[in-house]
Amino acid sequence: MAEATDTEPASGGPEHRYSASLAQGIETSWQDRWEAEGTFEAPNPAGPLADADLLAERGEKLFVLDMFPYPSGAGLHVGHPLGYIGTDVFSRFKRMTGHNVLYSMGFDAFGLPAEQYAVQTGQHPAVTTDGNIANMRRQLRRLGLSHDTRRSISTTDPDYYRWTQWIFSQIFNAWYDERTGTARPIDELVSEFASGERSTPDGRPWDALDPAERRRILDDHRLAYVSEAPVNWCPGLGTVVANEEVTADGRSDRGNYPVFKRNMRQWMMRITAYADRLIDDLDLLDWTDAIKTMQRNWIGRSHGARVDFASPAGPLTVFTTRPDTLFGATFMVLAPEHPAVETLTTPEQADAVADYRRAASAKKDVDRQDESREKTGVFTGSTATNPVTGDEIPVWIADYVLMGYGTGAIMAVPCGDQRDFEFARRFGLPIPAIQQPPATWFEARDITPSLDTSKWPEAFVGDAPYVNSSNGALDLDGTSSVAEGVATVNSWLSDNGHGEATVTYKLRDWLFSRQRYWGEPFPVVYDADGNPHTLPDEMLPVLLPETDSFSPRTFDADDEFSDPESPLDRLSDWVEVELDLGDGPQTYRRDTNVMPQWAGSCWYELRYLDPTNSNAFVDPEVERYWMGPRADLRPDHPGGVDLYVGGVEHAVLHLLYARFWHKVLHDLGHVSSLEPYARLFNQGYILANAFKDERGIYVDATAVTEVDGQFLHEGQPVEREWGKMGKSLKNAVSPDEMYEAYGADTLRLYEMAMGPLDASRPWETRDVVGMYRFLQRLWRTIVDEESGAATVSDGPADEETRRLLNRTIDIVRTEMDALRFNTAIAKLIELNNHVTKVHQATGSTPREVAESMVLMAAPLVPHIAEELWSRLGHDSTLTYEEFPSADPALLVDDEIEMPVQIKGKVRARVMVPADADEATIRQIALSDERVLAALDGADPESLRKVIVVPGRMVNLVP
RNA sequence: GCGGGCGUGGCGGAACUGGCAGACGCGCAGGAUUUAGGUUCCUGUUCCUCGGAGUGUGGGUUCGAGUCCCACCGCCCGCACCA
Repeated sequence: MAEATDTEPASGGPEHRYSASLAQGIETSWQDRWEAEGTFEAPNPAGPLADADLLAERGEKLFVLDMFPYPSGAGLHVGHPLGYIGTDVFSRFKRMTGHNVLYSMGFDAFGLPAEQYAVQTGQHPAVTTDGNIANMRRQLRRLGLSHDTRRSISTTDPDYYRWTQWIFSQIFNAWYDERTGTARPIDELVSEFASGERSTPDGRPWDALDPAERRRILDDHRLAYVSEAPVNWCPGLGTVVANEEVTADGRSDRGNYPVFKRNMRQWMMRITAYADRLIDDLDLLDWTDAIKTMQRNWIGRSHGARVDFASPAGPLTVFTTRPDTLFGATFMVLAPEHPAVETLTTPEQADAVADYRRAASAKKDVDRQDESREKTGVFTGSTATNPVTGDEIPVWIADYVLMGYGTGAIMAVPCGDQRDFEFARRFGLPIPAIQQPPATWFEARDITPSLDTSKWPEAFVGDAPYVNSSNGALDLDGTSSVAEGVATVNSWLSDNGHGEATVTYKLRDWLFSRQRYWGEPFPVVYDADGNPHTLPDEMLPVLLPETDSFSPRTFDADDEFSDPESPLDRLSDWVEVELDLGDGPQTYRRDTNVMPQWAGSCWYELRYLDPTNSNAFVDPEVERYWMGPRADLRPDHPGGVDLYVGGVEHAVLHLLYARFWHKVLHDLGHVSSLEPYARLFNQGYILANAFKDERGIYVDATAVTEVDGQFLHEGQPVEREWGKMGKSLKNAVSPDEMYEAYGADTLRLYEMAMGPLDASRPWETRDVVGMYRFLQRLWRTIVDEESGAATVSDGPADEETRRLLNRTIDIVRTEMDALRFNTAIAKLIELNNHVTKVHQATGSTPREVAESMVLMAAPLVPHIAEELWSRLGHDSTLTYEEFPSADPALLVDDEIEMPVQIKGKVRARVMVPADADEATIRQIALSDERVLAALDGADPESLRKVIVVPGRMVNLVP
């Protein structure tokens, strides 16, 4: 198995040396014992997993969660479990400091790879998936992860996706009430319409509407709705995909196929209703600013104003963040797709406009969004009225205005917006100045100050006094703050009926249907009129029907005008169904879409809490216990998982969708927590050298040798680069190789020691041996390599050892609690290096030292720690032993060494009493020979400056 | 272009609120054990003209800067004609 013979320790040596094979034996037998004893099972406060006594014994609750994996067929490489090892060490540490830790692992198993494999082989994806999950469970178990395996789920289990479908129904049967700022059941909307508390869109009484009209109104309010809208059609995948799954260059996240905008009838989720809360509640979360910023940018809230411009096609509404610049709006630009373009186009301009629109529609979004491109556009022939100046201004179309943002129309202020400036220059449109830029602005551009914009090299953006900005009723001239200008114009606009202050978002509703096979079926049927109905709860789950035709109709990846065809469409026996939904038996058609892969990951952490509950997706009491808000920690604590660890790649997909679902569930009263993940920690990636040959093809990294700084593969020079570990770069290292050569504890320790958990770091197989040697030394300080007997003594340790031990305990506790395992390990090694010397001198290790070392190492290297613990005479697992605490008396020394600096350079060290005051320290320092020598004759009594920082250092300035 | 982050020995990385730069590990050198290689153990290891210099570069604040401020260079990540 292990090819890396140069790193593999040879067999031989003393019988009881901590060798790879000894480690393997220890590891597997402890893994068996943990499983048999249910060591890591965490008790619930209620339901089938309840155990009141155990709950009382375990202490404060703590929910630690990994982003669950997709069970890939390739299995794990050593890069995958970095985060899992981190959460395991933390969970084990917390168990030893009095916490009831919920720690489990599930599988996000719906999705494309299993389906594509099924298409190729004809094997049902469920079979592939189950096999992959079993394999992954085995690999994770071999690492010694302390999961409560009773709580493990797969998103593909019918018992799981039954509740995914149930949550969908909840969302479908809910609407967002702007007045309360929450989702509410749709029945309450009906009551409000019926009672007249809320008026219908056209003001007619609810009773006066026919059933179809009522339905339409309700459907328009639902949080999950079917809509005909421009969506991302990906012929290469045969399905539509969400905005979040389209890359910046207009291709699919998965498979990298072209994506086209097409109008299609699809399921959408009204995530935009939650835009404000999704932004504002980020303030409640203990997440990195980087991730919060990404979410804020994705939601893209901008404050501004809606302004109406009168035109022959009726009022043209624009969105602007700078209503204060309205006096400088000298033309308008509409997106080529804007519905008013048809009406506005005059006969003379008809051909030019038609040509331009055709050219624009042929372009992909990517090309349209290339900023460096010269501005293009066409005049429609019509004008609109600037509401503050009363001027007639020309209306153009141009592809730099996007139909998908704001209103698809802009007012152009060429003096204050760079794009408008370029457009006006290109087409000879007027550029009146409406602000007086400061002198420094002109100086920086090396021109003389002037309001003649033909001299300006670019638009001016910022605070500056307004000019030419009054119309009698509205006067900005003299004002010089943008904020003030905006406020003044906004109130004028609403007072005069020309617009109002408003907020716009980049976030679009979430496209929720996919035309694939391997996903959750929608719990939806359509009646004879084509109206969707969710199935009653007792009809769930809607099982994914059996078939041997898993593939959607596939198309040429560039065939924009193909149409999606779901595999479920073909199953006519399944699609047509006779049901009684309350109006007597009728024939319905099932929805043949499936949900996107993100659906199952929107709520999986909740199912870990109560995995076998068949009455509810989670018992509210159990949810409150594990995830309820912790006002005791912080008044505004939102609740949720205490620690969530995963990669940064889910910053806007999974993490945004899951927050949205969780908030809906909260609003509908199903969960007490406001947010799913209170604290998020992004672990880094393990990188590895990858090597390319002269043809640019990756070669097997294990077959590359380094000779004098040159990298060779089969004698040929190859080029080195860094990359994420994986199959595609041919640089994956399997954990099995590491078990074979060193064992799981060494692998765990190496991954934790190689750097801080949140940093990406390069894998170096040759470095692993350092941690192996440490474990051998640790073993040797407690176990005799010849006899296997423990070599501990019961007398007290010497003073120096006890002080070092207690200092180490103090630091290791702090570091582990802060997830800084790399520095905790360094301290343990230092301690062990010292204890090794004691052992060599006396032939034994004092028991108090040995036991503390084993307990401190246990979270990191649980197998060897358990084995040593048992050899120290303990019968039961150390999982719930108390983590060592430092004796404060041993943390302070009587005398400490202090550096003495002369002009900031360390010249000497002196010993001073730990509690010495400044004067004493000064006196000691200034009487030290080496200090006097270093002062080089300067009079110690007439130094220019003497700085004494007690406990730190002394600095002398002659 | 905008936003965020990061630059420390041959390598991975330590250094808490400014206070002994280079903890710990790898590698390397020397030694012990071994027939030998490997393993294991011990000692040393920032650099150089041995007195200094040194945390990407150049300035600044300070008694004192890897840490704070300014400018620049380089790398990484996210967003990108967002009105």
